[in-house]
Amino acid sequence: MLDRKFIIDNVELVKTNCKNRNVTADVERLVELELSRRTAQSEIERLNAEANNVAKSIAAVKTTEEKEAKKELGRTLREQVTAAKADVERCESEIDSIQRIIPNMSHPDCPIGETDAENLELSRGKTPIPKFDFKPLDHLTLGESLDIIDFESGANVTGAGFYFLKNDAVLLDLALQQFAIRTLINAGFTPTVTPDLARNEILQGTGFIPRGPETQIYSIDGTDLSLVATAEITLGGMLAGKTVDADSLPLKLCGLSHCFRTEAGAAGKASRGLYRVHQFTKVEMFAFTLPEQSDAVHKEMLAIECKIFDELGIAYRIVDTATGDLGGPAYRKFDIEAWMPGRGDGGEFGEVTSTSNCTDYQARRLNARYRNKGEKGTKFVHTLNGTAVAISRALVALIENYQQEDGSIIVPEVLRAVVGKDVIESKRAEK
RNA sequence: GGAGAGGUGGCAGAGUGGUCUAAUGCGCGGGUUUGCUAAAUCCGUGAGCUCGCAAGGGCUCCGCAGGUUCAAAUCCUGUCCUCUCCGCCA
Repeated sequence: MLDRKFIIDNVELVKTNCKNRNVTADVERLVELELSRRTAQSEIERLNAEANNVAKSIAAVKTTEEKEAKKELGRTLREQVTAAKADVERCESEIDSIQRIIPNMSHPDCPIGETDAENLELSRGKTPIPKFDFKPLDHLTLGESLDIIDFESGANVTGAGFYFLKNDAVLLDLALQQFAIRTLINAGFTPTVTPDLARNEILQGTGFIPRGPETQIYSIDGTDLSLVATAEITLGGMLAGKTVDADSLPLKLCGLSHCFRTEAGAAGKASRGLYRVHQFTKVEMFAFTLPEQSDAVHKEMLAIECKIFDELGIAYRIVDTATGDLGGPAYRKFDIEAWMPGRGDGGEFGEVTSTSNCTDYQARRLNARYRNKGEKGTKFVHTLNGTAVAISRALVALIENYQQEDGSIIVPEVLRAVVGKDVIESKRAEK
């Protein structure tokens, strides 16, 4: 969330930003409430100071009568405090409900626009879009004929949107994980395998809403835990409530986790197959940085994503996300959209990674701070996240781009050591 | 899962209702002494919010959330975490 003082001092900027972000938030009301909250708060402080003085003086009092009189005075004062506190809490909860809607400010270079139609293509990857001299199939058809993706069993066991990876798809999965993690270790990221569940408090700190009709989150009944939608949640939670030395920043982490999403309201042909599923595996980048470092680390994350898809030999474009499509926490967001020959009529780009600089927006809610050695006070860190590889979508791109006329799939060179073969061939074709 | 113990400043650790404004030690910053270093010695050392031009005040914080009381680190309830023992288990 944004700093309240900042909102009050920059009402017009915040309102314009809300408009650019396609968000309706009553900024004026927040300002009004915050000002009256402050008044009530200083009244509480004044009353507390008085009551504290009474309490201190009471021990020295000799006579019972005088003592009882002071007790009574103390009681009265504390009652007034309780009443004033109720006022503050009323303001507080309404302020908070507005404040959590107000999105982060936007990077000055962000393309301004209401929807993803305004997203700006920045550049293309090294690999050209492949030309097929046959009609390319989609990953569903290929996955089925190669017997490497089993949606039927997934639906049977768990439900629509779940799947089994089988045979060589398992090896591709593991190879992609290893390839991504290796790349990140070489780039100075500390690898982790994170929990797949987190406390709702941590979800909220990172900007995810665990309950409600439109939630993306599966929560565990009878507990305050939810399945994570991304390792961004668990990695961001690592420093929740903590203060670290400025020396230890930037802290660059990568996390391997399963990701669970309800995908409420999403359907349609563009979402078929592995493209939009309820569970997938992802290698995620995350960083805690000093404010002056976040822009550079954001570029670094984007460069790593490009490197991964360049080395996989998959065509893609880099997109600078428009303000209306940024979501709440991001200050700027770059997506990589890979070419998917089986998508739409004759192929389309589909999102495979996303990297966001959230500046101090997440950190404020998480209460993640840093301290400069020798200086007084603490400040909020900046947080960034980025997809290294979301396995399911990477598989879509990989399978569709590397398909051959006979329905087999060439294994990208960088994955061959782990997969153990150059080509994935149909069992039926072999017979 | 059962039984017990415990969570206090950067760290260690005292504190079981009212000079707690949290002892003491270590660490850290500064002064003095001193060929240098070391040692000694003295002073200072948490965070958030808020009032004030400033000097300097006020409020809150002893895992977290409530409660009792004029007054809570201290008593009560819940909760999270850590440790020890037992049980179960990949």
